[in-house]
Amino acid sequence: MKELPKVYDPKSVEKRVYQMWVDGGYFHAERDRSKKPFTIVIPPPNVTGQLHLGHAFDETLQDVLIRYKRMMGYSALWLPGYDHAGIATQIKVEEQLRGEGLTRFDLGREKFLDRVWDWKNKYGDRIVEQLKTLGSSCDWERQRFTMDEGCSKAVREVFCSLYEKGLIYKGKRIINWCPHCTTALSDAEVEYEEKPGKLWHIRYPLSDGSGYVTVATTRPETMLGDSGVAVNPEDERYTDLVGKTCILPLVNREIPIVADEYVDRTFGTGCVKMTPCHDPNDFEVGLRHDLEQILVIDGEGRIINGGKYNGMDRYEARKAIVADLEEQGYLVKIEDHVHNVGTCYRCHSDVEPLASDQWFVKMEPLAREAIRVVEDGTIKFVPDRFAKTYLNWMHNVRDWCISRQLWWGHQIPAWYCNDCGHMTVSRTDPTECEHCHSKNIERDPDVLDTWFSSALWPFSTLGWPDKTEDLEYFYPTDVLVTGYDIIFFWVARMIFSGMEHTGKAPFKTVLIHGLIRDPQGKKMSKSAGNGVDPIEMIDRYGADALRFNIITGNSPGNDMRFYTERCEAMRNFANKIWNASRFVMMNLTVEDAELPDKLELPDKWVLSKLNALMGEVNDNFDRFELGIAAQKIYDFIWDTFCDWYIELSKPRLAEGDEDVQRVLLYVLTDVLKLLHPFMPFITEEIYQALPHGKSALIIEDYPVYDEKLSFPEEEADLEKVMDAVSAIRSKRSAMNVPPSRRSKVIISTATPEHFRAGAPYIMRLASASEVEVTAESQDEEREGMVTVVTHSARVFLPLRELVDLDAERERIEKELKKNRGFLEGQMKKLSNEAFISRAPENVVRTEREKAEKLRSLIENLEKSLEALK
RNA sequence: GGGAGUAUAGCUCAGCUGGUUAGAGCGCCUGCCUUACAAGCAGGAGGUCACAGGUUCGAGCCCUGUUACUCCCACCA
Repeated sequence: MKELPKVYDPKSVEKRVYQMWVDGGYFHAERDRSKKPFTIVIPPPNVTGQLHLGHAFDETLQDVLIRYKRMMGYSALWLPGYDHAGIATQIKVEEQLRGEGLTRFDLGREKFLDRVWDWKNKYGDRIVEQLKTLGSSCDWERQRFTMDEGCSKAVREVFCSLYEKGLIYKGKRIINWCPHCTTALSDAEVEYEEKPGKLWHIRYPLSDGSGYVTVATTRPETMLGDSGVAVNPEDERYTDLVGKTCILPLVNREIPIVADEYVDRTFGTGCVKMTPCHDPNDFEVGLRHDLEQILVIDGEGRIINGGKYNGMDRYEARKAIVADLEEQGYLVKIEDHVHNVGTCYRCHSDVEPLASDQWFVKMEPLAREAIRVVEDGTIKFVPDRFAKTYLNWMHNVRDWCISRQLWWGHQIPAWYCNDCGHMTVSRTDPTECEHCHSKNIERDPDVLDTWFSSALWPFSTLGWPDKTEDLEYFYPTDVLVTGYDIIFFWVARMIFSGMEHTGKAPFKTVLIHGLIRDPQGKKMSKSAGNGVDPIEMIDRYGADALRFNIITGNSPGNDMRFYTERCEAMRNFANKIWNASRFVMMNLTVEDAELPDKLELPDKWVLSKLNALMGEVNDNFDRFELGIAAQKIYDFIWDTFCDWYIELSKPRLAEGDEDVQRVLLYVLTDVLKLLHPFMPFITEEIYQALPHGKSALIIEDYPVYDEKLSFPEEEADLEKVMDAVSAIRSKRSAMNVPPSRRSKVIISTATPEHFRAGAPYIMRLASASEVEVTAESQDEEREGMVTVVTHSARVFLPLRELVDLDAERERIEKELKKNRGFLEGQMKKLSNEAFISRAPENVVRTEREKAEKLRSLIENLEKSLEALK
């Protein structure tokens, strides 16, 4: 048995314990046919990333689940890995290059990619190391990367397969373009922000000189690309104009006026300028009316095809154009107008909608199955409200733009023939055009959206497209844990990908959690500087404290604010367990934790409480109520075990009772098991110091409910004694009697046997010098005594000289009044026919018992009052 | 425009399928170094569960409406 230090020091424990687990191979999940599999794949953190509290939240939930299932006898696999994070990583490396005065174009594609791989090899492990400090019990032998060989093979297979099925196509569409990242984005990657703007009203003169139309726009610079003006066909104001043409100011282009349903007559002037290349709606209208497509903003947000404005930044051009319009008399008025501006989710630059040739996944056929499996419950969202969010998105999903104008990522496996123009899409790199056999072919330079590979993560990491044993055993996975902010990015795409390529839903349950916010409720971000570094928290309070802080005090799916003070409270809890364990160990002379044959009242009480806890905790786990489970364990340890049972054990320990040692050790061991998934380090460390058990707590069996250890009667019996203790303490405290002043306690009760058995505990816990128990029948007037009353006893303390009699009477009268009120309510309820006949039997019974208790309490109070008169 | 969430003690939040006198942490007050723990122990103050109706024997919880805040989606130039 080891001597434990007085204060728990996580720093001296965590690294060592983690290494012990790794050395023991406990994180590794075998394909064991005698066990059921339980699989979680980690949401792969960005390779550029650093651990933040969001990760800590996500990983802690997963680790708790995995550790629980492992202890429940499953072959529990938590598969780790990270994501190549196309845009984020490329930007990082480009920034580094900029420091050297270089751009990626200076290096060229090959050399640039070498640099990124170097960077990845150098920094890629950082986040993995940080995950380990949290205690994450990932199977590191199975660690994967979205751009490793296997994942890349899966990506290639999926691309080709979807292409062959006609579910991937290339086409010219209006897409979201980030001029800073210089790439196309998917709809999901655009975040809308409300920004104050203007509505400029501009006159476009009619070609026949008969007047003009006035259009309203929030983006005057796009007029350079206008190729028409549209009005609503029902709008009488403009019926005459339809079919005419007008002259585009500054540009002097003649453009048609067309009628289209799309135009809202009530907004602005009812005339809309049409810029097919820079607005999705205009693009559609343009197609319907065969309007010219003129691209006027390039990939870096600069004007092209715009005459004198060429080369200007789009916002610079806006100023210049407005000034010119005003000078030339075309500007009618300017109104303030708040509108939603799309921004890039990576760099928050304003997104530019522009017409461009890109690759798309055709979503409608894929969405069908993805909708079905959630609607029919094959996949369950927890909390289930997120199923609605998901379904709503899936029902309205648009085709997914998957090509990115980046270099870092999975390059699109399409080759263009420079001779015949044919496109070859292939699983293996072709050397010639499949159509004309020309060797003069060139690969599409674009790469795929990072989320394209993440979408395959649950099966690509298990070996798909090969039929591996891992895939067969561990797939489909069980639970997917992630924040609600990436349901669209990731969860949705994994679901339709899993259905399409494996024919199976990739997971059974999606456990959604909220975001961690700062104490003011704001989102944590680097730019706001309000981020809390989880590593620093672990450093100061220990990983267990951080984990417990995160897992308790919030309900599933809701955001939570992060308070450092709560870490402190949880650190204190860890210390509490530590010291309780020290106490048990320093009193230990036996070496086994077998329960003795003969159990005393407090033993049955604590075992019964513990047993109930086990039942509840397992139920909570089944329902993913991890926070509730953790809170219950906390309460049991602090309140039931430490504040009561340990205190109750002291008189017996002093007498050298070995049975109580066994019960202490037994309860402590189970408590460590119960707590282990939540606080793995400290529980393992203590467990290792205990004089029994298996090699490691991490592979112990999780405790479950056992009918044989339920003692409801004994629970109630001991609680009578506890009530007396509390009542005496309260009274003494109210009279300012210091603990050092012990006093005789006389208990008058209908059930003297309970109190005789409880006498040693009352002695110790209620500062009694001596305890005398009398049967109620012998109850008599007791001069010079202070009376305390519980449901089951009247307690006399010879301390009357310390009490103010009038105040005492008043207090008892108040108490009486309150309890009579309660009893009255109770009787009303019980005399209600409807309640008796409709409420379930057990409810009626507990209500009756309650009334009985109140009645006896009132009776006792009345006697006390009488005695004071 | 559509959808969702939140509103409970001074602060932050629990309260699982409706069934005690609504809980915790922090903070506050009083008293204690009681031989595990002062990162502790004991005692205490503090809540018309946002508001208004309704269902029910019974509502913090279910239904309807109102108010306030938050988020997501769509997007009228």
